[in-house]
Amino acid sequence: MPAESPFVIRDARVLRTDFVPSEVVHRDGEVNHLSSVLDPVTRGERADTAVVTGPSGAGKTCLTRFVASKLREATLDVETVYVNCWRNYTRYRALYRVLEHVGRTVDVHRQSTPTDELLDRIRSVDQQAVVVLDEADQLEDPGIVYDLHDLPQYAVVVVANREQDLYAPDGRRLRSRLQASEHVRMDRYGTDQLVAILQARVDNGLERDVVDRQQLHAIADAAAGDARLAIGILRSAARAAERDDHDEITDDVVGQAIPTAETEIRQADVETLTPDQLVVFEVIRERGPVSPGDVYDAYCERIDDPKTERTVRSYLSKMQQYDLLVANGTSRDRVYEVVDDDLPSPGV
DNA sequence: ATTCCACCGGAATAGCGGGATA
DNA sequence: TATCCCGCTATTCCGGTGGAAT
Repeated sequence: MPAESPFVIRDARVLRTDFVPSEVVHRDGEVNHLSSVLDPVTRGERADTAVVTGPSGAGKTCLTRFVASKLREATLDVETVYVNCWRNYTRYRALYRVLEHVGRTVDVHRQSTPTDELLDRIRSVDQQAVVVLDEADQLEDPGIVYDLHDLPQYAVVVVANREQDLYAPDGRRLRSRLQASEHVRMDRYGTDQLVAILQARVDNGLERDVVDRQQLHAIADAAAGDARLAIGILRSAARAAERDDHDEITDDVVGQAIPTAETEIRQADVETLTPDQLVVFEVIRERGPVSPGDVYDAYCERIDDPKTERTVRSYLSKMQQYDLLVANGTSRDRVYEVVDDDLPSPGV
């Protein structure tokens, strides 16, 4: 051990969760499946819409990014457009993102150009493109899926956690369209697979011998099949070790990194809340399981110019979608609770 | 079994902000 | 500069749902 190097991290990019590795571990079947669906694009032909589903951290985004980049290597004049529908949940914003990446004229300006005109311009683009609609279940209006599906120059990849969320609640039209398309289903990673994924990141991103196999196993265990969380834990641990001037990651550091990574991921979501929404969230965090009426009363006491009850109800359902809150009970017995973030419970 | 009522969420509407247009 | 336009948020109205009280 030449303990002279004060650094733990060699290449920080590799530890980012959105990093796309040059080889996707343990997903050969899915890679081949999605590749074959998009294959017509390489011949300039129209490709069918593909649907990718699976729980968070199963590698959906990684898979689609990987396949898209391979496609781009093989076929130079294919554009890849990645739309995060969680951030761009209205039809207008999602379309705007598409045009932003595909349109050669950048004279599109926010707000003033109507949705119809965006569509017209997208329609008139002759460039072939693969459009990835990630987190598509967050779209308030799934219409954009067939907006693009109907246009021959676009190959659409719809990514979502659960298949059923794509159709709900009234999406019969969407259902008939999507049921005919190719469906790639992904499952949680096993612990051994997660260890392999972590090992690949370690080999490329960390200095030698800073973390051992058994520690990777502990991280994989804590992540419970979620690769995004596993990599987040590894990153937190590496950063903590570097901050404290260690030249290796201790078991202690790993143990502390687990809750840190979990709250970091959630914290990013909390920071997107408006001040009003944040007050609602704090009320629920402090009072534990609490009825909607009590939430609203407490919210009104804390804020000068409170919003309407109906508006707060919208906040509540929005925060549930973001996995910040859970609701128990259906009617008068309903209570809200923050998703527990600091209790060390790998099971449940 | 029936009634009550806290709660849910869809639909229509108004006001705001800021970019475009005249 | 004043005015129009459009998406977005918040508000208003309201029908529906299902535990809880009677």
